[in-house]
Amino acid sequence: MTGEYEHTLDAKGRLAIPSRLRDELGSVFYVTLSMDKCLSAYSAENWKRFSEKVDAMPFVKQRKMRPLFAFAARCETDGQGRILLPQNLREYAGLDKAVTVVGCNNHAEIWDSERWNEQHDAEMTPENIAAVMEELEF
Amino acid sequence: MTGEYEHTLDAKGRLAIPSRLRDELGSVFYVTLSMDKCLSAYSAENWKRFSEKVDAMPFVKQRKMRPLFAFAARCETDGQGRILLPQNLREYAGLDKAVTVVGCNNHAEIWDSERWNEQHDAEMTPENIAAVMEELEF
DNA sequence: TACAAAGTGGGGAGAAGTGGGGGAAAGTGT
DNA sequence: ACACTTTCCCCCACTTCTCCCCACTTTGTA
Repeated sequence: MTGEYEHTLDAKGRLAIPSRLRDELGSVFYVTLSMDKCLSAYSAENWKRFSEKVDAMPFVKQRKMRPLFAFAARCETDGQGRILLPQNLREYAGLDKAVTVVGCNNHAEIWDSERWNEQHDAEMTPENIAAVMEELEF
Repeated sequence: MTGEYEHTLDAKGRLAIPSRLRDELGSVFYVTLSMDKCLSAYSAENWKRFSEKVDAMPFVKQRKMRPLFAFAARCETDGQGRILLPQNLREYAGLDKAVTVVGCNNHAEIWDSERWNEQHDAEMTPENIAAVMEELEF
């Protein structure tokens, strides 16, 4: 999944999923909280992979993962390709109206646009890009 | 991929892919940002290799790769062999009208022509070529 | 010179994004 | 158990943008 898409959250808390990401996310997917005060959306397949990974962890470690599951929402797109984001997730990520959806390879992130722009400016410095390329050895 | 091709970005943000590079890039490929304020285009095959590599990384490391994916666009050529470059990518690379596409072995780079000419002048010095050959041990 | 391929430009159909109404379902309190 | 409120989901309408198609110019080639 790739790209950066600015969308709006309507008065009912609905968010349109960018059409470019719909195929990869599927019609049913999972949204949970992530670091950086944003939300992450995983396709059903990747969510399964993730939960199985957690399942294989020792018990004490599993407990630490609890918030990820407690806050996760199973989202289904409506006829217009939108999902309804639960209020607790909206609050966590500080979403009100302007929202940016970001494709991040194996998942999508959902950001308050203002917060994303700050993050974006911090990450997009030439030095950082160079460091990333270096790390990749690509 | 080799060569240097000067093309124009039309009013709709479309860019014709040089015919010499089309075969190697394929009809669907990926464009993302690179250092030096230019864009890089990778064939679908190379992009897949790349994303699988990132997918296998530990979670925290994956996060660092985010900008590459956030700014990447899946491009499909139209009937005329053109792609539509998203606005955020155009902005990043400062593309307006005159654009130079450069073949770089395993990928192609997309530059604002003016910026490319400066880069070009800097890279084409005999000293620099000598330094490159040195590094190659060829 | 004729012809084919490559590059450039623009119009229009259809998809994507946004907003709102109404009815069903669930939750709440009396 | 019932009425009432709230939430959610399906449907329809409107605007904007993307993509497909056609046409023209230029370049290269036989």
